[in-house]
Amino acid sequence: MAATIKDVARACGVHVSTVSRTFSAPHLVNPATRSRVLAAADDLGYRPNRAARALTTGRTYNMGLIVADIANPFFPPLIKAAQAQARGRDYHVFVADTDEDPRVEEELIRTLTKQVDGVLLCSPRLSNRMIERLAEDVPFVVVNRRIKGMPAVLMNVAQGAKLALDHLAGLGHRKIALVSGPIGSWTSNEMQGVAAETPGLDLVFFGPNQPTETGGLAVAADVAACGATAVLAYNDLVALGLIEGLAAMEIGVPDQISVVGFDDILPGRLNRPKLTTVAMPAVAAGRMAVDLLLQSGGEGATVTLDTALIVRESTGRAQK
Amino acid sequence: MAATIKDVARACGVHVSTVSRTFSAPHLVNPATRSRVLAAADDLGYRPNRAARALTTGRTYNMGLIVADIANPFFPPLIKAAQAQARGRDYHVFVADTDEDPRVEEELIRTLTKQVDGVLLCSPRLSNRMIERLAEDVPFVVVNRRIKGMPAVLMNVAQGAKLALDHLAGLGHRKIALVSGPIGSWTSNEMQGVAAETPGLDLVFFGPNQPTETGGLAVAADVAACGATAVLAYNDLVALGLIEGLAAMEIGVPDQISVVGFDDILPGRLNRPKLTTVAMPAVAAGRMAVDLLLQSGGEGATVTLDTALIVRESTGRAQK
DNA sequence: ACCTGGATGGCAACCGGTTGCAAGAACCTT
DNA sequence: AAGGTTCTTGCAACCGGTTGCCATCCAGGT
Repeated sequence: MAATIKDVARACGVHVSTVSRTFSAPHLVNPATRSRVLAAADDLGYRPNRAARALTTGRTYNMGLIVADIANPFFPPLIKAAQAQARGRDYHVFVADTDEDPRVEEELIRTLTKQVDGVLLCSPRLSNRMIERLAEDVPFVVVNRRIKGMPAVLMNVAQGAKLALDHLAGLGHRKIALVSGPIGSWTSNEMQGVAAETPGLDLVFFGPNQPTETGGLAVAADVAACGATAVLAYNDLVALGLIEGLAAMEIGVPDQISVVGFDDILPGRLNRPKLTTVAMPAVAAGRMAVDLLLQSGGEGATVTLDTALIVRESTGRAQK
Repeated sequence: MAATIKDVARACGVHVSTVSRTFSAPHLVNPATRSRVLAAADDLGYRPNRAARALTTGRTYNMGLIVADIANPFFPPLIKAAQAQARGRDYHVFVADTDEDPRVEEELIRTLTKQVDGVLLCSPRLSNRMIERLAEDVPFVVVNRRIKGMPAVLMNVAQGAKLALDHLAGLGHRKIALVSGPIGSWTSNEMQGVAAETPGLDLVFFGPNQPTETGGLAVAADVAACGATAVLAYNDLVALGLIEGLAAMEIGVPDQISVVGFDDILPGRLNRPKLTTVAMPAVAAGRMAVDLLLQSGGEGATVTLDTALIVRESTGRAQK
């Protein structure tokens, strides 16, 4: 059994409250007593029980981080950045993955509720209404979704999509396929919105799709058949799957079809052809989300981070 | 403020203990009373506070999962498998990343200690002694490391390395470079052990290295210079970095040098050339680790899972 | 010598639940 | 109808800490 505050108190003949103060309000205890307590604590290997402490103070010094799919290489850098930032603030981050399932997401939030001081909700799949309801029980910072009155870290997807479309248009592409993501994705809606209001483009929408390589693979045939000369994909995984699928049909990228992804993940950089993509500031987003949570405690500041187009090898001039 | 057990008790004129039993021992309370309590609880949006419950019962229904680097694509499938398995057992998994830093790893374990019922330690970087000491405070299951008397899930790295070396030998390779991983990696030691006792091979060791693309990139020049015709890399990321580095020096894979990785991660499958690699049963390992933790509660069963060689395009005949 | 006030540390209530014990009620037995 | 079971529920202690309040002690001021 691990030593408790009582064991320490007994060991150095002092009341538990004194031991408690030694750790949580050192200035209230006599230096001599304090060092006796510290020595005894060290001797017994005592460590304050954070859960018990949280019960009275209401602060756990933990935060949750919920992502749709940890296997998507987009998330790990964001997660690491958040953990590093939190560590610097004396906080710890618990990560959980929802498997893209809104029910799991809700359950996870409920579980987390009293064990953390707040939750970073990344690319949620729940409805805005549900998120607002859950926000009554635990402070949120939402990443990649705009919800009124709720602190959020947004990446400027619209701007990125615009850059990508302009790039494609500049290469002579007119008919462009838009391969969107899953239902409930704010990012997907943003992309579609921008595309729809860009003049002079002939758009074909495909969706909803799984936001993974598999999703891209599955939609490849349809995209090839629709006659578009370029594709804007929901994310890099979808783009990679798509390229894989097109290759299987002997359709060359970028010779016959140009492909642009989103996120700038590692496999996209290693791929042949190297993927042209819109880079998302995942690291900055992870850091900001932590800061926002600790500062605001739930009040509604919104931060929007810029994105950038990275032109590599998967886009080229439209063929006649 | 979230509703507590007292609010519910007051709302339906019953003692708190009855409310408590309604949730944790329903058979002990009269069906009529129970439904009244449930109705009131539902009405108030009451949810038991898991942290408070854990204080008395000693069970949190949480487990920790600590990995060295969440950005390594090897881990996410393992993590997802563990989370899914845990969910089926009514448990939740909190994931944390140590950034390959033993100090962070230790700190993380200490933080987790009283908030979880056990910890899955994946590819730890701490010393065996330290892990044994920490195990006094919280049950562990170790993945990818053998520690006497401690439950473990091992992947048969030795067997995989043997398969890979035989494969290379069969292709006529004699001088083989072994690019190992970080200090403290059991996997790395296993590989080296097998290689050293395989007769008829001329081995060159390189290490320690960062277990990432960067690590592979950094060692590429030395590997090229040593005259080996084949490389066995610590993992796929290292292998990919290595191939990238060799390509930059105009050294073709597999024409001039063959490369075998470990793990079978997604980017390896998408790479050109597609990576020959030893597949690790990450999903099975995640599941097993959870089961082991819940069954054993710390007793020392060890499970070893087989690995398999997947020959793709990054290995070929040795050139004269 | 007396008063004042700050420093120190004990006391006990409290955080949100759980659980052993016992009392009262309802139901059987014979 | 007396005695014994089985249910159902309240009581209160407890899990490991925190914290407001109060008593004591000691030093300084006058």
